[in-house]
Amino acid sequence: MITIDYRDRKPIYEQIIERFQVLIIKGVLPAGSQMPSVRSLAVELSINPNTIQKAYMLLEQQGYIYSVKGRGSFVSETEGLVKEQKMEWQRELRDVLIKGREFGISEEECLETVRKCFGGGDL
Amino acid sequence: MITIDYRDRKPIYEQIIERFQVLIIKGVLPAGSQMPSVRSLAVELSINPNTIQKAYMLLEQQGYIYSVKGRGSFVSETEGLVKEQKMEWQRELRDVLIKGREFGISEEECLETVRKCFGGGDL
Amino acid sequence: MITIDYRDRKPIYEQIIERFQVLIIKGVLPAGSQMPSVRSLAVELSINPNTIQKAYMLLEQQGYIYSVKGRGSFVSETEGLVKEQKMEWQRELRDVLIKGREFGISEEECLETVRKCFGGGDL
Amino acid sequence: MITIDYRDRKPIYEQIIERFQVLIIKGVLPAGSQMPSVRSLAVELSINPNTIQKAYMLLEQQGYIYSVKGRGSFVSETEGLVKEQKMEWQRELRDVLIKGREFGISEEECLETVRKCFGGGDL
DNA sequence: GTGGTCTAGACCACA
DNA sequence: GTGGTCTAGACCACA
Repeated sequence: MITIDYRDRKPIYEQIIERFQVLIIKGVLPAGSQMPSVRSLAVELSINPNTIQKAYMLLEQQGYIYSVKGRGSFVSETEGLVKEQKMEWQRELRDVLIKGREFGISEEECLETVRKCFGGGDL
Repeated sequence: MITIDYRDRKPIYEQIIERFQVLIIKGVLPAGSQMPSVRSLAVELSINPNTIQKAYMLLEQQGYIYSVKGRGSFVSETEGLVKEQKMEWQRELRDVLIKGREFGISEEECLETVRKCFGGGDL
Repeated sequence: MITIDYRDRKPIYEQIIERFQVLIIKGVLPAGSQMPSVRSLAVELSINPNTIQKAYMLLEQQGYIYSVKGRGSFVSETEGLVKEQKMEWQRELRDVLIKGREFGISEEECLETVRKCFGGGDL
Repeated sequence: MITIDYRDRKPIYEQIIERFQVLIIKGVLPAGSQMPSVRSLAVELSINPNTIQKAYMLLEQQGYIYSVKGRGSFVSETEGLVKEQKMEWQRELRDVLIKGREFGISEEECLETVRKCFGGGDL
């Protein structure tokens, strides 16, 4: 269900968060459905449970999931979340664009990259 | 000439690298010109010389500058570098776009952000 | 596993890099295997951790290893690297040969040295 | 007469030494001929006179030149020197070859490089 | 425990 | 003065 890239410089817990964010927003994990337990996921990914714990804690803080003592973690309603998520992503995109502009990259080049990225089916 | 943002989560040495990359690629620091000495920059920024040293070492490895013992550090020819730099940046942009696409952001929204970012004069 | 020669004029961190390059290319440290931790190696060699850190950072940049925060450093796949390494070494050899030629050393003398060096079992 | 490569990582004084060694051994500067004065060479190369001074001092120690107070520096007889120089160079070559062997380079590859280097006319 | 960043400060070779 | 190496030691994020 989830994979981790150890060569990626992003910390593991962040990778986990991102994967679940996508799964939840895309609806693969619908509201109300149960998240894999911390322990089972830790075993499955051969990862320290603390790391999963941390990812779940942050996902809960961000409103993606909620946990019920003794029962596990569940996916929340995500209506409002999508907007917020989009805004944060916009900020990220803007930062990259600004950096590119400083390097002398033209608007047209950026537009082209966007088109290629979306037109290309996948990746 | 260079400023550091302590609230930025990026490490200091990376900020220094980025600032100089921009200055060099933009031609503010032309090929052959002398870089501020490790020590003087350290004093100016109130930063430990080791940190500057690290930044310079990495800039040298990346081909932006070269250092001559006892003389100082100097800006290299950057013809080939700009292309390489652009490519790396393209990769960065692509990664962000892919992530956005996964979150369900539309091509049009991305194009719009690009236009705003460039049209907006500055930032 | 690794030894340092303090009489060698090469800096310590370079010696460490070279030792590991050999171990990795020879396959003594296969891809995926864990490197000794920065701290443990520092203790073992009675060297400051910063020095090991520097060696590891450069080995990572060269593609020999990759580091995962909180987990450790691991040996990378080195298929492409060997070729590159060979080429750099060829350049080094060529430089020495050219210098010799300028000093009036004959081709036959060089060939002889090569044969002696390889025929001689070790060293 | 002499050029310096600032991008070369070898220190300037060493470059100067090597250049003169070649000129002297090749006979371009025959025994008894006068070396350029420290000052004039310093001006010509836009280099600190101390650096030339150091190079000359070492060349004198190695027996390539001798200085006469108030008159300047002159090229020595170099009969015996060539042998010594060759031996040092042999050591250098041997070190490179050993390193190559550790990287898994074969005897045949080395022989080939030697042949190419000498057969190729120049460089 | 792991790697990564940073400071303070010493010492060296080189120009 | 210049860059480069190294130590000692603190502190952080991450697993």
